[in-house]
Amino acid sequence: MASELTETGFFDRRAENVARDLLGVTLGFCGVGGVIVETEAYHRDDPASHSYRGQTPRNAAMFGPAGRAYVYRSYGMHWCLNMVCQPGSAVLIRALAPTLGLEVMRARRGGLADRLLCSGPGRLAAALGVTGAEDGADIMQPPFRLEPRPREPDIVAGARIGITKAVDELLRFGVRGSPHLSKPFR
DNA sequence: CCCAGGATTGACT
DNA sequence: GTCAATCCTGGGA
Repeated sequence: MASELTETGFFDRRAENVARDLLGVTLGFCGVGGVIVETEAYHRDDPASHSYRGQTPRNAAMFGPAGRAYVYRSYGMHWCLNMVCQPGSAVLIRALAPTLGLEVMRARRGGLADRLLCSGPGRLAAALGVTGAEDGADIMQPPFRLEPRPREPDIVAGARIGITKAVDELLRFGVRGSPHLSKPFR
């Protein structure tokens, strides 16, 4: 790994590499969170990326410093959390294996099964309590917390989900065999 | 200014 | 499997 999780250098790299290196890392936010098991990379010159057509008010965080959060509203009702990498690129956090503050997250999600608690970008943000208020926030500082992974997990790559452009790129990454993936890899 | 469509989810057939 | 919910962005006129 290029540098420590608490240094900008970790994030100021190609999103694809950061997406792989985030698997197995524990993400905490206000006492809740879990182990990152699924990510997707979005690049500056990527037709599927929000940054593809340049900077706008919504995607401004993607063009700011690396190591910040880019949070956007999806389908008018869900929040999705990204970590900003090199300018105009970011990693979408798609799933966690919940480990921190389980009771709080369960209560927030009204009895949703633990396996589904953080399995999907919208579910994960809802369980953690991440909203647009966190857009642009420094994820290397509280209330965010990042804990290094104990070892490199067995990584699977696949096509990204829910997009209509650049569908062939294998920019979705997951921890092989995790029961918390938002969808299986094939 | 207008309006089609989206990096999703959950309910329902 | 299908489909509506919901809102706001941004491209095009």
